[in-house]
Amino acid sequence: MASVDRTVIADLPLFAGLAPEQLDELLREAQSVRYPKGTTVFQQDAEAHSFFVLLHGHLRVYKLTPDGQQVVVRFVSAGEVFGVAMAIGRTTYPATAVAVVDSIALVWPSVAWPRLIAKHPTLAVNTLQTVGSRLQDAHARVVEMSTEQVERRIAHALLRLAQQSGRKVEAGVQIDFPISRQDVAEMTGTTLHTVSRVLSAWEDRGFVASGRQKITILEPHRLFVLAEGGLP
Amino acid sequence: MASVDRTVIADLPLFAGLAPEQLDELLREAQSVRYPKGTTVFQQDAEAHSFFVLLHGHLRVYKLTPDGQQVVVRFVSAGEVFGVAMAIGRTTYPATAVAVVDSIALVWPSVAWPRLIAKHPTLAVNTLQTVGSRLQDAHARVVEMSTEQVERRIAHALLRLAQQSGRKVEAGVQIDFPISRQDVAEMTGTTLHTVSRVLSAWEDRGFVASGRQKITILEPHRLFVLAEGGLP
DNA sequence: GGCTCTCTTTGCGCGGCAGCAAACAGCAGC
DNA sequence: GCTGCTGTTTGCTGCCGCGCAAAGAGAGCC
Repeated sequence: MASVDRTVIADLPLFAGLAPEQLDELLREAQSVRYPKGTTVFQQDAEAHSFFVLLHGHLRVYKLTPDGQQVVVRFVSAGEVFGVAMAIGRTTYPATAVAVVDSIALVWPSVAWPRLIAKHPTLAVNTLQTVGSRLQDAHARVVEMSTEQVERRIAHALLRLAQQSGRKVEAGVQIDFPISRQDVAEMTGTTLHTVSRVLSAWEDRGFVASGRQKITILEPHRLFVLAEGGLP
Repeated sequence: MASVDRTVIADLPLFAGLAPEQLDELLREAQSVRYPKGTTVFQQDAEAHSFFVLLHGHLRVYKLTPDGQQVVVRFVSAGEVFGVAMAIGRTTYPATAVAVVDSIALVWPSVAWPRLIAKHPTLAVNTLQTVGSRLQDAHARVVEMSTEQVERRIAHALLRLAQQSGRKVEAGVQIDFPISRQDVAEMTGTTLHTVSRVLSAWEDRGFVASGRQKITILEPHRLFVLAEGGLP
């Protein structure tokens, strides 16, 4: 297996404040693994044997309800830690992660975690920040679902996606991985039918351009106003 | 100010793995503060000057939306850490905390946090677990709000309240702080009217007994079946 | 005790959105 | 090119739960 250069991870928030030698030391324990599109990286309720840093690609993380419905927890972009079940006191993964495009991740065995944070407490501090910001995202989502109706929730979801995974193209900002109406529906607690209707309406108004598994935001500001409850 | 004995905090998860002398050292930097019923402990968007451990009482933590609606994030019970904004990389509080009964908390200045975790990395690790379990709660809530209808969400909310703040009484389990229909509505993303209707129906069926700012669960199992989607 | 304030209950009507159904359109594979 | 699959669009119907309104009931206070 090709060894990973430290410069690849040096700027990631997780490793902020660590010395080059410490990075090398951490990398020595990691494996770099390829996950072709469609592959499952880990499965909900399975033993949390590893934790990960995504080097390349995009993952879709979702929870499955007892009655078989899926809820998208988030999409993971390159540079993010994920699967840190052990760190938050779990022995199994709370969700399933699937590669939506060909992806590459660094993989550490979970059993190494206690030793790593004992040796590099900065890791725990950085992870705390990461988990904390995810907690805030989750709360923001709870607030949205409690108080906003569907159209505004969808607007918020798209803006968030654009912010973390947007790619600038001529016409606007495109979400740079394949995403279906069903995905957006599972992020916002609605149905693909409703998402389709809303996107069609926006397309007519020129806010977005969308196609099969593809969404481009043409008028981010208009969408923002709509998300905040204004009448654009 | 009366100094706090270490035995009061020795068994709290936050301080797990710390030696008695370390506890004393931490306590020396803390103040014990009383918050009479109705008092605001901290306010959303205010400078996060302190973090806290609740010694006695109950707090209601809520977020205010731009249009003035409240969403209850959680209720804090004795023994829990709260207001750890600084630890998760914020400079302001993301929500407001109000005492729903007379309460007492230990208060540390936020500026001490970096020094404290540098000296006691265990604190960061323990906080990570706490924040992690809150993240899971938040995600569970997102899943519920996405996939369940109101009655089941209310059932889940009550069961969760009973679990963390239930007091066993003759007839069943009572939520041991004053809680209104409005509160339950703001936890589940519905209206006090609907909560009232649902509770009335349950009362008729004998699942719960409720009065003014008071809810007692008589048939936890029945409620559980209902929450999980069965027909009790 | 009586007053007032806050919390709760209940009825009624409407609307947003889900659920169902069926047609349509990219895209891949042969 | 054709075929099949998966994702998308759109119409229609029904109903859950919100919004409004108004009455009822505890609890605190003087």
